[in-house]
Amino acid sequence: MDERKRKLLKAIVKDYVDTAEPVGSRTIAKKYDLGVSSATIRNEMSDLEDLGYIEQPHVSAGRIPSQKGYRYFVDYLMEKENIAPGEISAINNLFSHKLIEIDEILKESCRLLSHLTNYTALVALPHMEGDTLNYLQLLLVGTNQVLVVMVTKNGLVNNRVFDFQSSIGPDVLSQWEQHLRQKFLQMNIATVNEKLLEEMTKLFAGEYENQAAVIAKKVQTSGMASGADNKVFLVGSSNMLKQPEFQDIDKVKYILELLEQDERMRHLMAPVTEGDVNVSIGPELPYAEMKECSLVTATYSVDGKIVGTVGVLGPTRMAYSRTVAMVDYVAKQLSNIFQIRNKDS
Amino acid sequence: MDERKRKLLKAIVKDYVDTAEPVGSRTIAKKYDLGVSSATIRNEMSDLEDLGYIEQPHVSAGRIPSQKGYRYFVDYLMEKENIAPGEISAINNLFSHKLIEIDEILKESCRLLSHLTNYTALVALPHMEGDTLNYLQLLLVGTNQVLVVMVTKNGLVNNRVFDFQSSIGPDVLSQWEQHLRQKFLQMNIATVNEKLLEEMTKLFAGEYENQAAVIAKKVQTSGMASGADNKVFLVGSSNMLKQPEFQDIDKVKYILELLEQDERMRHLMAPVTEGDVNVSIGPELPYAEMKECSLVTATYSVDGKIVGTVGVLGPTRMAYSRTVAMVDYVAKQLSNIFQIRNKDS
DNA sequence: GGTTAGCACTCATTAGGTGAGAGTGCTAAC
DNA sequence: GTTAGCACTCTCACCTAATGAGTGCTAACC
Repeated sequence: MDERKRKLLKAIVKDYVDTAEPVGSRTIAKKYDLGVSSATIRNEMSDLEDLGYIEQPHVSAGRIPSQKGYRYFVDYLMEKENIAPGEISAINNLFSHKLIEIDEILKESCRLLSHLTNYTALVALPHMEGDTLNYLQLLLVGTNQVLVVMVTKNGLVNNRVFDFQSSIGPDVLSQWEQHLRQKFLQMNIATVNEKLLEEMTKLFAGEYENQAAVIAKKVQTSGMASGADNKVFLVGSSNMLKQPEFQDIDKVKYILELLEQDERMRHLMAPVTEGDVNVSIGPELPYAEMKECSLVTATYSVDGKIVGTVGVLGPTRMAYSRTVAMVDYVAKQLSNIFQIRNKDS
Repeated sequence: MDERKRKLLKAIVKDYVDTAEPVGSRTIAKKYDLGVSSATIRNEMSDLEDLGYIEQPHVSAGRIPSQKGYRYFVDYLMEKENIAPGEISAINNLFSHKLIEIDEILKESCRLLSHLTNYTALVALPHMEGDTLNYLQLLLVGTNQVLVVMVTKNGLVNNRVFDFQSSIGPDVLSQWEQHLRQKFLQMNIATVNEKLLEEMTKLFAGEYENQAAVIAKKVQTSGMASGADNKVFLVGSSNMLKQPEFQDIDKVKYILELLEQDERMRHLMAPVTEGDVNVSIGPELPYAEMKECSLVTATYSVDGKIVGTVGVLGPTRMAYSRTVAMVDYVAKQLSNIFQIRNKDS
């Protein structure tokens, strides 16, 4: 790969991203100033094809970048794009309302990303690994409902109601509370999730024994302290339909079906490289249905510990430079916000 | 509309729903036992067309039901369909886990409805009108974060964190708490939402005055006691793409875009007729993009008061009978569940 | 008078055929 | 090494004809 080939590949990617049409040698010669004729470009293109960076849909069409071509572009050729001032302020504006809920912030970030990029945006809620239980309180609501309120060090609030068939006295309640606090405060959330079940079963033995199993089940199915965890917000899936490569209903149908499966989205958004922006191109994604999609993700963190992911999903023919810049900026701002929140408390 | 015309219209609707193809006179004569020849059916069809119940896409195609035709079918011709035992038990099975969260129950209902009908399912969370604030507690989390926990009579839990810039003493807190309880306990939720802002502004005047504005804003944007309110769950929008009438990307694009707009979905799912199932056909829906869709909704309630909506959105060529049965059954089961919950406490 | 068979007519859909255009690869000259 | 020229390939858009589904009308039938 000499310099001219790199310039050519860059031009091909740029043009294809812009036009969604296979790009021919004459187009390159006219639109991009490589200082050579279309014939030379044809020769170079032929080489690039041999090397696997570009391919031809059919013999009389122009070339389009292959997965390898996009990869090379993203890794070596792409220039950092500046976000327009207007867009910067749109993002900052969103984050200036310090007081809205975490959920709301994330959902709004998602909406914004989708809107700015015209692709589909995803946000995975913070993983709670590394977060600790900071606050636990049992409240008696009515005569036989117990409300458990938990707050983690990073400020995630979670609550759950337990219905009992018999009424519960305040003394029993505070006894339980004390016990649970002693056991679980300052403990890592993951460990809490793991051990809480066992502990509650023990706790409710005796007078409330018949309740234990039911409550155990509830804890098990929803993860006592998880709550905000393992959700994925998704905004703008209809943007997929706007892409010229997805005008075929069948193609897009499988993608949209995939997007509706929470489990898979969670997997897709599992944090990869911390700190930096990650780009997965077409076949690099774990689902065959998405072989014509690319995903740009970045993780956000609090104190370098609790980690969530924001991402943008679009066609492989994606405006990588712009998208990376957006995702990066939003992730950084999210980290900032959560940093600030943390310092406040 | 004599009996024969009614039978004919019914046959046309049934056949068109099954095949998605315009239905001709010969098809009817062969497949449905009306006891007359295709020529007679042609004459009758011509009458039905003059009456506006059916229409012809083009001169050499069969007939399809018009909006008026579907309307007549739904109002007068449709027979109550029985749900298959296997499906009944699938639904009941979902509702047998009494203890899972309200949100979870609703989301699962949505998923199930979508799965059973192969259309798009929607669930609007309970409106809280008629519900009252039953429990309010302020908890000090950290030194300058206040957690407000509210529980309504119907068991909806809501909490919100407020960050203060200066630390708050327990005495101030309990003073606030007492004040808020006095003012708002037993009050209708709608009224709470209305007056809480004003009250808190008053409350925080003085020492915490500079906080008041920020908190006011937060209360205003998200509705202090709303929380679960005004959300709409939506499952299976990709099912739209499976319908033969929505193979045109442009048609379906506008529908999917509409589905992504929370505000409009809320409007769509605003409870109409309480108790019974409501069917809106094509142009009867408030959005032009949905003129080829139909929506079947039913409300669910607790003590005949707090009301949410479940619904199924599909093409106008929808299996109305089956869909109505499903939506009705799920709504009734939801009401049951919430009834039980309520009696428990 | 309602019902039916027969038939001419309409129009969407499909298949096959043609020409234009885009783009390449190769060759030969620069 | 670069470029102009040209034959070649293949898609796409357009046209045409054939097919067939379905109707509306007419005249005969019960």
